[in-house]
Amino acid sequence: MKIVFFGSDVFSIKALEACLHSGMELSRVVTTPPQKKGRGLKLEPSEIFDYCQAKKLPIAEYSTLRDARVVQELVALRPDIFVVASYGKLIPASLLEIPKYRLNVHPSLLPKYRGAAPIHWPILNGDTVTGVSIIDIAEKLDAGCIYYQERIMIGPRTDAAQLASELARFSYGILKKVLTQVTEGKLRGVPQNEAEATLAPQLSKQDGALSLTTMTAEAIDRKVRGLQPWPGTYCFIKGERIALLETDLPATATTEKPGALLTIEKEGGVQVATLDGILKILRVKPEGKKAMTAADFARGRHFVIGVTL
RNA sequence: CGCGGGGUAGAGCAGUUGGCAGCUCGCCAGGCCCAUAACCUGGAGGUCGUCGGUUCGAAUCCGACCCCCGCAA
Repeated sequence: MKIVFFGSDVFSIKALEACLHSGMELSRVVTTPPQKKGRGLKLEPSEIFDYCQAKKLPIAEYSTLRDARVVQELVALRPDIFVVASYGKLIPASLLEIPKYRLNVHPSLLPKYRGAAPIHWPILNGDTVTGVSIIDIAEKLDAGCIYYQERIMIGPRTDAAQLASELARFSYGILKKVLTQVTEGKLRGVPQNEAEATLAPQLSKQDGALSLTTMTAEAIDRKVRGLQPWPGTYCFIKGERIALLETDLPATATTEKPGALLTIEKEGGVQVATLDGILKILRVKPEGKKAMTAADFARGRHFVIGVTL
């Protein structure tokens, strides 16, 4: 069996490893070209590209898949299976007919959270369970039949970055199971229940806006955890744009008015009153500065207990 | 040449008519106290990113360079 793999970020790597360890032949890894990013907008290759270079795997960077030459190349490889994991672009319907199997690794319990940000939204919504689904690729985004699915718990303090790596690790074993089923000819899919489908739309910088005075502590905490490491969160404290990196929810209550600074702890945390309770802020990053503990930030700004932030 | 912020004690920050290098926290020692993360007293700890220039004198003004970070995805 021959696999063509599509992927472009760190999440893809575990799935790629599952393919490598499946005993099948990896005909090609398809990724996206280097993107301009970082300071000075330097070109940086995708994580998958670096990985393949190191492992000397056959890799191709296609800026588009809607190109006759690209299609010809892929057809010429005569792949049996497409494996797609966090590729970043839609695969045109014309390509979907090439292989016998099209496996998409999707980090959510489909039909929940179809779309671009399936890892973040469960945290933002306060879900306690998510999972990994292996589905067929249909023309409609993330709507193909489900071959296999497994659940994973979301810890109350888990942020999206941690969850992403947990799901990546988790997907390794799941994809391997499915590839084994393919080998044994036992792969069977069940259609998704369209009535239960929900969307996990792409996030933007604006989604990271926070307010200590008009949001509940839990809502703030969910955003802080759900938007790591990108797009991140921000609020304005005394006119300064501050990113909240890590927060916690103490079990204590307060009658202070929202925004009031309650305590600066020796361990580095800072407790603040919100709309409905106390939020403990652990780490922050002022604009243009590096990350620091909330207590360091408060001391550096000479905040005293009781001020409204 | 995409835009921007920054480098001063272990940490976070002040510090302009250039003129003895400061604040909060931490650290060390002692004190107070039934006790303490609280409070009091004392103390250690700095090539002010690097190199050069201007000057009687530079953290401060000028030039070059190094490093860190944000935006932008």
